[in-house]
Amino acid sequence: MDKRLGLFFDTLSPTFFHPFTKPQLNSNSSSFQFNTIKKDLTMDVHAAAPDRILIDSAGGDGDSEKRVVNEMNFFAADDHKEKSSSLDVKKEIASVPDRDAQEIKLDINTGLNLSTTSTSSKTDQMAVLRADLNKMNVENQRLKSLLNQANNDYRALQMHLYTFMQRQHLLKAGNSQSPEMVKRNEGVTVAKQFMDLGQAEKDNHELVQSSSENTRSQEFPISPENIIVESMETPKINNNTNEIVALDRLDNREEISERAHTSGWISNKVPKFNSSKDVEHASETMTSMIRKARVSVRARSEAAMISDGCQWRKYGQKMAKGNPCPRAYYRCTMASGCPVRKQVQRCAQDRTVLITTYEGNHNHPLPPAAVSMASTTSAAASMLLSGSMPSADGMMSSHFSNLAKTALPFSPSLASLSASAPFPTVTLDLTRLNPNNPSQFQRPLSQVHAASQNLPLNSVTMPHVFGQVNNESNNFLGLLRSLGVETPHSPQNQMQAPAANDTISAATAAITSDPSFTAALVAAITSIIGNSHQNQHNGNNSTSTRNNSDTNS
DNA sequence: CGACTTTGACCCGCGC
DNA sequence: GCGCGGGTCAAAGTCG
Repeated sequence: MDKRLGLFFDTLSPTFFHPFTKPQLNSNSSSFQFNTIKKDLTMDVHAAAPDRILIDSAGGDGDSEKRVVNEMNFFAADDHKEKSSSLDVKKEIASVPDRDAQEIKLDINTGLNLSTTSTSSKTDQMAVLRADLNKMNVENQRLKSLLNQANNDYRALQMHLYTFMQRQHLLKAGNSQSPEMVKRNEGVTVAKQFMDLGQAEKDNHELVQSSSENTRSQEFPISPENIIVESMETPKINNNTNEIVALDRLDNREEISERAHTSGWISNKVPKFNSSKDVEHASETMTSMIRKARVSVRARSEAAMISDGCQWRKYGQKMAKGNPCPRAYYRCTMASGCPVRKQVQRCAQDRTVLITTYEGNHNHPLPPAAVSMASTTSAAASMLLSGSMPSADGMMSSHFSNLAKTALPFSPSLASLSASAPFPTVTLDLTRLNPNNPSQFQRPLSQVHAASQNLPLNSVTMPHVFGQVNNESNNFLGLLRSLGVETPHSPQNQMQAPAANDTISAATAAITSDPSFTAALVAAITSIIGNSHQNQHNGNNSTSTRNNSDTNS
């Protein structure tokens, strides 16, 4: 039985473009089909009429239970009807799954046909029409809530599915880890899968492999359940002014859409979806943007390049406008055809800051040392996808920026989205990890290195570090403390100003509420600190040397 | 000799 | 159409 409902909201739900497969509403609302959107969602886009839901049916031929829900569309009348100034509204009102089947067919003359001889019944007809409109609105609201419910159930199912898959992988691999480690691995892998579904299968295997080699990757304080939920949320941003608008609920769409249009957020270049072909094209564009999503990491380093565990080959260097320092272009050479590129450039304002911009996903297994940074880019890209995919109304959402601004209201953002970049870009500013100094907020990450290096040797090992984080229930402050960063509640810093305490609390709440962000941040810090720690052992890293001197001073 | 870097040329998109 | 800027290519040079 193939009873599918394709849904289209006037203001397309950003989740509509979610890369993950979405549930298809069945007549039995408790069941789902895990099919791709492209394949199964029937999309029909018309000129906008506010607060309208168009629901087309597909399949179910000859099925007596077939329910057809069509839009009452005043704007799709063909030319002939328009010329006659009349609109014949043909409706088939759908029944919904939990309701008695009922099919109503009405032929309604809107009364706008001036050639008609009857004028006395116009007001009655209008009243009937209005009543029908109200019914349709109520029905639309019901369907909206049904869809939301379906999405929620879908997320839960998705979570269970991936947990199950990971369990199978671990069993197959004959993993000899302890049950606790296995459980942690599940969390990591599920999280990673949701960060980069395109690599899900590969990453599964890869993580299972690397977990035995690299215990560091087992300890990400990520709650995969949270990742799923959060990644579906769809805040919005004013792309031109960086104005943040919380838009986590579908109910806000009309308001936001209206606001966007009236305030000029929406570029004229935003494509209008006039046909399913356009929507398909838009989908391809989205895919392209997914591929082009970038993650920029700012970190203090005197080295020419951050060591991220991957093998890179320089293929170009250019002088970029507005920066006296050249920009170097690298591509990953760990596998032929790996699409990952990175750009390395020093910050024009502060040349001790190295800006590394990653683009793309690796198409090959990564060495343990490279997993963290790769996870960072995947996670950040995932955030872009889940939170900032341009919706049909052309707005860029910014859960990320919202989070960052909430977290660090008095300082430049720890993380931000670039509104001007040609491609969606997340910037992780790891040079500003000092919650102890609100006025400057400039404590460089190098001090994080240094602090971690001052810990007893056995405390610096990453499993221990992240074990602490886990014990603090995915607490960002816990992470910072474990990395040696002074925090308001840390023993070495009891003199924190109350205002700063509040801010840090807000930051903690905001950051911990977004596990994707936490994942990205943790991975980035992990990577850099991991490298720092490695360099410390090697004793040949200028950054480490400098960091130590920083600490001593 | 192979891998990597350097660097000028080229391509392409965008704005005027 | 033209210029500009970002990104990539590829030949030549360098290094181990």
